[in-house]
Amino acid sequence: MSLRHGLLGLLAEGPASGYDLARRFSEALGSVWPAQHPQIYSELARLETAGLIEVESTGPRRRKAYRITDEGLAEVRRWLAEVEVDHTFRMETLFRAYFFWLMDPEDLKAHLAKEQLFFAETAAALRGYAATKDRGDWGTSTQTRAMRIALEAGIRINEALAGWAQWAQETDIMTAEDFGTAKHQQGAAGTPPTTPANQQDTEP
Amino acid sequence: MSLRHGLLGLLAEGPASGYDLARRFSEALGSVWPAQHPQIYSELARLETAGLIEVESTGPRRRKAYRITDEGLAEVRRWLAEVEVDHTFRMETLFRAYFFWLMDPEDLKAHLAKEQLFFAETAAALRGYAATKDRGDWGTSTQTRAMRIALEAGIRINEALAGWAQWAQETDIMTAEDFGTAKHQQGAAGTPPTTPANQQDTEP
DNA sequence: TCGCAACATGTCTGTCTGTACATGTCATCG
DNA sequence: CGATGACATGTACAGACAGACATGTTGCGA
Repeated sequence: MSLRHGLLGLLAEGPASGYDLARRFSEALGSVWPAQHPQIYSELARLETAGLIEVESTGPRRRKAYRITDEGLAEVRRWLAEVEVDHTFRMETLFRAYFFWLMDPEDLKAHLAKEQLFFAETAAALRGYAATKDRGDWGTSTQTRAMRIALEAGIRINEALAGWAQWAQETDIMTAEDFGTAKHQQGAAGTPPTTPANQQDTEP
Repeated sequence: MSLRHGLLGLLAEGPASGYDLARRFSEALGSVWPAQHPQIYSELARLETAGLIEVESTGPRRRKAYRITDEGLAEVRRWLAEVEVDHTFRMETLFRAYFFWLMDPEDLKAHLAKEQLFFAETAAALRGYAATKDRGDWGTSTQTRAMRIALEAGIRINEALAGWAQWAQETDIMTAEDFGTAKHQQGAAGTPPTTPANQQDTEP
């Protein structure tokens, strides 16, 4: 339940409304932890009943700004300091790579080129953004500096993936004659498949 | 719904039971797309009613092996060739970085060192595994080669993150005197906060 | 003053996902 | 022959999450 702590972390910077928080998720945070407004509003309601946040003020257009409570602040800190990081992640780009052998070599090449472009562009955009931070355009607050660190990770990951997509296009692993042409050989009943790959070909 | 296509992709290699598939997810695939066995069994049932897979055989211990149908194979291929890649991903390590400013500098340093070690070790393990593939220990089937490509991405991402964690420890961004000491300043009503960071400090 | 865009908050529904619980089979070893 | 462990499949439930729907407000420009 990272969303909970993410909201607390954002509120630790100062009071904000659900709308504000949703915007921040759709901007920066959403790229590493997607969250839509329905989820945010309902989580805020739960956080309020739990006493970790409280309504600070109500503005125009029935805007409700929340403030983090001392218990809430303690809870984010506890999360950051004590809770083990969950290193599992979900990345479709990588997941698909396991099935590249099913693709037509032409399509695969085009696919990889497109991926490379995407990651390179994303990296460039983040690098540009980091430069504005380094120039001090956003001040030197402690939050800005933390965000700069997060940004650096984003840059490096995107660069790594761009490099990978390029490497994959250039390597001869996938250019071998039979690549992509594979039929799924399901020996007729009684004809054992030549390679029981699905039994042995696993990895740690 | 990537799980659906992942299962089809695995079954394209040859018939397998839910148990086999669950094992493969817990081994390789699970690191980029986690899935537990209840989800796999129920998805298999749905795939069967959809006619994308069919029961190939029933073995001992009521083992049920599934085989992909022609429609199923067409569906994976369609997914690979036509469906846009969803580039959003979820990574707690990175998500937490946005909130580093709330951490005690000592704790943060220790945290980053731990993260660096984790990523370096993971990268090393994957590199070792890739080497066995390159040596040909797993044959040179088209699937093995695709897996090698996926592996390379894993290596590069983990190396990138190890490098990032090291950089973050060394950079002076976070060593400045006030880091981690920040109180959340919630100006008393009427006292506007000096920095309305939460309103402006957003990013693309 | 009309309409539009941005602000702002919510509900509802369905699916996805993870945890816990439950059941039964087969082989092996002591 | 009994225990154990790996094999194998499922159900039940709760919480996370996405997409669609619904509603009202405010400011501004035509």
